[in-house]
Amino acid sequence: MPNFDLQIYAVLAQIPQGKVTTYGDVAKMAGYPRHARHVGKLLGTLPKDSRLPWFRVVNAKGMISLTGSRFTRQRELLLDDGVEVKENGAISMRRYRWDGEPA
DNA sequence: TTTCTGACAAGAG
DNA sequence: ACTCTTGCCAGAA
Repeated sequence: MPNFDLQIYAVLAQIPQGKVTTYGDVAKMAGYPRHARHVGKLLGTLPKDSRLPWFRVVNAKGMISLTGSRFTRQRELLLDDGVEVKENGAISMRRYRWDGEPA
């Protein structure tokens, strides 16, 4: 298991409930800037029953990057999390962006 | 080894 | 605000 994978998981686990962050930021906070795409690929491999808050990660535009049923799932989870998500998957980063501070 | 592919991002029109 | 292009980098083919 590559070290950066573990770092990414570590960062992921710290995202507070009700907040979101971006692929790029997760990569940066994990100590591997410019690896945003890898973060997404890694999240895609997470087991369905994973306890990690993968759904709190969206793209730099503040949009859910998934499609179809996956999109719906992430949106539901975020709504349950207390995050306002428009029908098109848009989120107000100004309000929900995680600054990196622990919960 | 070269090429292609992403749950991406930043910059230029 | 929006579309397009270029840069990115680890895996898979």
